[in-house]
Amino acid sequence: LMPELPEVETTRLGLSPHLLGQTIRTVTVRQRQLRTPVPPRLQSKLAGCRIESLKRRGKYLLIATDSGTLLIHLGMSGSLSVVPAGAKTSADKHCHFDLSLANGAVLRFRDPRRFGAILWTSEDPLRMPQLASLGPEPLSREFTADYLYEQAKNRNVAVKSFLMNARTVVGVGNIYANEALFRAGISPLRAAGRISRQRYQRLLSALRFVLRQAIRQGGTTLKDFSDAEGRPGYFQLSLKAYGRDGLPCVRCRRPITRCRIGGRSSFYCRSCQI
DNA sequence: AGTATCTCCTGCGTGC
DNA sequence: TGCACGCAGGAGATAC
Repeated sequence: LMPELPEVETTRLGLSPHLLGQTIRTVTVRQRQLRTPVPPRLQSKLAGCRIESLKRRGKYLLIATDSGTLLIHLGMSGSLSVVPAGAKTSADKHCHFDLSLANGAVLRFRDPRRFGAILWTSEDPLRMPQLASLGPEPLSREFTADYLYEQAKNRNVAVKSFLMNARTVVGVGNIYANEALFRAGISPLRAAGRISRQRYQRLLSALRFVLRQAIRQGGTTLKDFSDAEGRPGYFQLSLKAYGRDGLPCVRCRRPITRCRIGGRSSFYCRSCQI
């Protein structure tokens, strides 16, 4: 499980019917040491609160209550599941955090690699430093080819790093950056500032396509959402670039190349992506 | 200021 | 069989 935007959105959609309108009874923290320490005294802040909405900003899940907002980031190995009332709750050593609801169900956070984060604010969550400087949502109207082109002006950084930078646009991790660039026919190594407006339009469309496709396919796992064995959506994705080094390009049959950009493995076709 | 690199963490695959 | 090692990754911190 590598939660990028589609996985977080799938999680949000799956959790919503279980959480909306519910009252929080207790908070259990088994492991404080996540990416940042879990805030102290969450029990006193959350007990008795009613969950009013479940939103997403980038890869952050926002659980808004009547007295503040709990933010959860899944890192790269995090997952949230609902343990139904009365079910045997077998929390293993990676289950770091539980929210017990008044109806007996439990929202459980599990994260083996502990890159995830749990934050709390009683203020406007969008003003938190983690959210305040984020770029636009890739599926929103503010995210346009003109915006991308203007942001990229005079930038010498590789377009793949530019695309994965959350100040440019949120929610694009390594998998979808590789896939979108393949679909757009743009080399991940190309300098961001050396791409035409027209080709940014192509990249934007490609990115939206792969994200929408992933959200749609992630949705098929919703039925089993309370099952801890639920498969992440991208398992069903037909990846055309990511992880395919040495394998034939689906378009021209020449082998996919692997290289390292900004410390991340990158996969592309040297013939189709220029 | 923009860019590159390091860091946190654990599980898994590989090689000896 | 075991052990060392590299790698995976988001995003904040740090260095250049």
